[in-house]
Amino acid sequence: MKIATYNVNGIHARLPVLLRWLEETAPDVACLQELKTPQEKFPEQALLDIGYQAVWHGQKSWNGVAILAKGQKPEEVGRGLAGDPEDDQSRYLEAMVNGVLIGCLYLPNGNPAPGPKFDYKLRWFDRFKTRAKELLASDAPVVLAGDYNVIPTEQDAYKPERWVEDALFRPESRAAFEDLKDQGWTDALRHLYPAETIYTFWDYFRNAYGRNAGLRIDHLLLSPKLTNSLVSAGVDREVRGWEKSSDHGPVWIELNI
DNA sequence: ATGACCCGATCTTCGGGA
Repeated sequence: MKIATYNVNGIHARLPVLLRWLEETAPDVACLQELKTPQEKFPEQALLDIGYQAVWHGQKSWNGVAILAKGQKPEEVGRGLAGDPEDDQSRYLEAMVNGVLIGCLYLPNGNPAPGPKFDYKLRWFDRFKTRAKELLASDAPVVLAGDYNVIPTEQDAYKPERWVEDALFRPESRAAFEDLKDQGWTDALRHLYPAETIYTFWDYFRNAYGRNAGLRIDHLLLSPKLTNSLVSAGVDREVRGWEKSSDHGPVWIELNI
């Protein structure tokens, strides 16, 4: 079972690239972030035409997450996180596919930091950790996939010294990610490739992709019972070089279940 | 040190992204 995550940075602008990537790599499940489209304008039919059914949580202009499955309808479990009734941003969606619970997340960026946006990021992270702990207590195998907007370690940035004041790399953000993993989650890519340079994002400026000036901020976390099922993982980094690409590349894992 | 590039808004310019 192949599960991927891809921050598309606008699903309408990205549709040709998204469809090509799905057809060429054929993931069984694809978690998408930054749809940037209202609920009613999600391009459901274009995905159906190539064999993908979807559940999604849209929002005008910003955010938005979706879970796609090949040849079947993802069974939605829930949307949004508990703990803040005033939070109306579309950043979290859960669905079951083939007995695996998939959590698709778009964690807040948090810049500028410090400030209210950084506070929101850390509060959101706390609410997410609460949900993650609940999921660990359930029976289902779980994959938490998405754009975490966290650079976990110095190994995960092209020039980490440039990011020390940034919300993606500040100690609070890294500590939150560590706390989450300490619940029992496995960072799939890092687990298979402990010493490799792995990036999932290259910004649009300064020819970052051409220079491989990237960050690793998109992650797939596995619940304990899935760790032994992990057989391979990677980043489809060539997609970042396609015409009209997102600034993120797709990240995927293959589970033997 | 700065600004560089994209997105979706409905504005020919802006906020947000990371």
